[in-house]
Amino acid sequence: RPDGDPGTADAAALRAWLARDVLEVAPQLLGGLVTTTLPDGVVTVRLTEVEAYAGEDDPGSHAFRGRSLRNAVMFGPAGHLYVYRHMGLHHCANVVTGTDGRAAAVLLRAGEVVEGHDVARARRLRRGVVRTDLDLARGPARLADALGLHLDLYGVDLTDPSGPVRLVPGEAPADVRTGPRVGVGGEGGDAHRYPWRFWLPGDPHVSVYRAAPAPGSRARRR
DNA sequence: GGTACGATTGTCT
DNA sequence: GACAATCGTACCT
Repeated sequence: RPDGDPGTADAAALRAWLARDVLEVAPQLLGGLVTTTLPDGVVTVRLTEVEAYAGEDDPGSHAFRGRSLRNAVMFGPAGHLYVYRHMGLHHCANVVTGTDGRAAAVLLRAGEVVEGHDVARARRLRRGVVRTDLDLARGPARLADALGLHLDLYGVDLTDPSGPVRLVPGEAPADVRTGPRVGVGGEGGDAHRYPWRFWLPGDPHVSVYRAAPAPGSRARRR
């Protein structure tokens, strides 16, 4: 929460808070809340794991090869939602950070559902099997699914108090752990040059680490 | 117009 | 631990 603000931070303050360096913002988002208000219900997730993507200089970022239709929102002002489709089936959600013109964003990797368990469970059931509430938002595609984030919500303003998706930062987390980003290999195994995954140590609502598959490891089909 | 591949997940061994 | 599902995007000719 910006400077110990009691929780009624206005949109402008939140936007300014998010407009800082992505490596500063990302760990401070841990413990924060994301709430979606959609036709089928309201769900709130408390963030336990995120990753920073620094834009055009960052080989792991979707913005590395410049602006495109898909990543355009990342180049805009902070506080907007970047959603993309992955592997044909899944969605992943990011919070745009940094100054206008710089394509930085924070990938929301995992969280704990703290409101709207039934709604989140129903959404997950449409996709596959829900085992426990621990798993509802553990993993970026699961989190996006539980919150109902999809391409229709591309670019929405997370700082708008009356919008469908709202972000409310929490207290500065007491302890944050850092490590390489999941699934990001980088040229020549450079993944560890960018230890930009942040999570709350000991929290069960954190996804399991999976290294990026080695290049060419995927079986060829014909 | 063609193709390789992914900021993932679930299932099977 | 390994692999298929599944399709948009990026990059090539």
